[in-house]
Formats: sequence, structure tokens, C-alpha cells
Amino acid sequence: MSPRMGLTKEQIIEVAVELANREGIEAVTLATLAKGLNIKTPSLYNHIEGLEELKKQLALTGLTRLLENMTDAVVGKVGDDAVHALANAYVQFSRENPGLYELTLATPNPEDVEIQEAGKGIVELVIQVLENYKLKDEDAIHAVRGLRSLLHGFASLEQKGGFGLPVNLDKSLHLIITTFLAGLLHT
Amino acid sequence: MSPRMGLTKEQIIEVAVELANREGIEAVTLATLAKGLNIKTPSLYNHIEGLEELKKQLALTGLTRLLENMTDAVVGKVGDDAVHALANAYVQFSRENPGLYELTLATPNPEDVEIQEAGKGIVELVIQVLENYKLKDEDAIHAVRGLRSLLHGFASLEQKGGFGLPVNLDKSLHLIITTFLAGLLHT
DNA sequence: CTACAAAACTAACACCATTAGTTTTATAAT
DNA sequence: ATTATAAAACTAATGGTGTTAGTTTTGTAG
Repeated sequence: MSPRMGLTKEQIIEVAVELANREGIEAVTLATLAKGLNIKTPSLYNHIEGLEELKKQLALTGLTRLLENMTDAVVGKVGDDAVHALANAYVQFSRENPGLYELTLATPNPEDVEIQEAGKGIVELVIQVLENYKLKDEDAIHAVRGLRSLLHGFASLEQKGGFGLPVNLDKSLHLIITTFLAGLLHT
Repeated sequence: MSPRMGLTKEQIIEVAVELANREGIEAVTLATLAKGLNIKTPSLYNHIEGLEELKKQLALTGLTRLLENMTDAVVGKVGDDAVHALANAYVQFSRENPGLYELTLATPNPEDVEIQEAGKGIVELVIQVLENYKLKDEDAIHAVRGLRSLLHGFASLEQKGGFGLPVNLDKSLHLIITTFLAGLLHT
């Protein structure tokens, strides 16, 4: 064991996650984070390299948890059932973790290898779920891009208040997915 | 005329737009903006209330120009033709104005009345373009939400490097829209 | 040419991230 | 128990923000 066990990186990130979800990603600063941990700001540098690395870790955490939720949602399901479950899990995650979800894409440099790897997991899951629709080669890639666009666009617009009207959002999501799947069969 | 005509709000915003598109929205600070205008930071307060108002003005500018581009793209077109033109204009705008497009949604408080009004213009255009598909009441709303989700999701993921694979992106967009429209007819 | 109002300025403050150097402290070995 | 040590947490300092207050400059209108 270390000569002195203080905070762990995991604890720090967990507090940062709660901060992001509760107060918004603007509130994720080393100053407020340190305050939440009852330490002084410079002490954070014993565990993380700086604000950029923190943001990256948060993006990784978000992608990992999002993938977990999506994976759990589709086990034992196939076809339309699986896609709807996947979509619901995606949107539910963004609703329950608004800050963390936003950080998932608001990362400093998206080309980072670790970020790309984490994102790849989600892409692969979507590919699996769309496998039953017997799409050929490139068409599968286009379809995956379409579904991801739908999910991210919906989650993002919902979060940013883009949908003004008082019409049920879950109904919208279900119908949108239904429409997309119907289109897959007729093109 | 004023006792002393210096900078105009329009000039300031134009420089800010170029800054956002060229260097990214992180670079949009009063400090760098002032430097680009060859004045000191506090002088900006003679024209704008602060950073928040600047961001809001940029969001409004972005929404206005995006709507213009979309409107120009659909004149004289109907049906699938119009939707594809709309989609192309949307994505083209986000590609040519990455920073400004991002600021369109990254505004401090999305509930702002002026922001809502500007966004409403885009929604109404999308409604018009989907009118030919004889959607009933609520279904029209769901369809508009779907198309907006697709467009924003695609533009956002493309910009954030979410689409890794070296497969043609314009082809993806075309096929995605085609799929969505086909789905509208078969549900 | 003069008065004035707006524009631009300097000075100052609070907040932020970050670095360097010091002190504290929990553990591991004696 | 005592002590050495390495990590954790600290203080102090620097440079970058946005913002406010108060002063100076300057172009235009009379």
C-alpha cells in the first residue's frame, strides 16, 4: 500500500460526475471540484494532470456507462424490439446524466485514442443490433450512422430545450425509431 | 449621427464569428476578441453587455444564417427533392461554419425568448417541407422532431469526429434521409 | 472653434488553472 | 514503539480570464 492513501482518482471523478449532472458542465472547474472534495485546488494535481485530463476522464466514464446501459437494455432482444430498447436506454441515460452525457462529446480533442476506443464500443453494439436487418456492407455503415445521428440528435435537442411543444417526447422517440426501421425495409 | 462613431455591434459579431469558425468556440473570449479588433477588453463593454450577451448574439446570428441557407435551398422544390436539399444545406452550413453552428445550441440559457423565436423559424420551415407527406396532426410534430434530430445529430457527430470510418459522408446523409422518408410512407 | 457624448482607455478586483516549493501524515520497515 | 519515507495536501506566486469604476481621448454637431 502507498505511504499515504488519500483520495483516489475514482472518488474525484465520481464527485466531478455529480457536479456536472447537478450544476452543468460549466460548473466543472478545478476550483469547485476541490471545494466539493474539501481540499485545495492544487492538491488535485496529485491525482490528475489538469482540467483537460479530467474532462477526458469524464468523457471516458460517460461513454463506458452509456455503453453499459445500452448493452444491458438489449440482452435477449432482437429486431425492432432490440432497437427500441437501445434507443430508450440511450435517451434515458442522457436524461439521468445530462452533464456526463454532454461531456461525452464535449471532449477537448475527440481524436484521442482512448476516446475513439470507447466510442467504438457503442458503434459495435449498434452494428450488432442492426445485424438482423441483413444490410449489405456499406449500407450497414450508413444505417449505423443514421441511428447514431437520430439518437444523439434527439438527446441533444431534448437537453438543450430544442423541442418546445408540449407533445409527448417518448412517443416521438418511439415513432421516429419506428419510421427509421420501416425505412430500412423499403429502400 | 453619434458624437463619435467607433465600432459597431455588427463588426464585433462578425469578427467573433470568424474567430469561432477559425479557432473553435473555446477561443471566443473577450480577450482574444478585443485583440482581433485592436482594442482593449473593457472597450467591448461600450457595445455589448458581456460575454453572455455576445454568445447569445452569436447563437442568434447562427440560427438566422442557417435558416437563410435552408430557405434558399428549398425554393421551388417539393417532396423528397426539397427534403434532400434542406438536409444538404443544413450540413453544408455546419461544415462551413463549425464554430457558429456549435454556438447555435451552446447558448447559455436556451429558454431565452429571442433564441426560441429564431429556432421557431427553422421548425416552421421543416414543417412546410414535410407538408407534402400529408401527416396528421401530432404525427407531423413527431416527424419534424425526427428530421431535426437526424440533421443535428449528423452535423454534430461529423464535427466532433464521431464518424471514424472512411466511408463517404454525403452518401450516408443521402441514404439516411431516403430511409427516413421511406419510413414516413410505410407507417 | 467649441461643447459634448460616446468610445477607448487605465487601474483594480475577483475568479480561474497551473507551477514550485514546503509541510504534513499515513504507512512500512525496523 | 520508533522512525524513515513517499505520497498527499498545503502555501505562495504567476498569468490568464471577465467585469466594474473612473479617466482620458476624440470625432461630430452646433
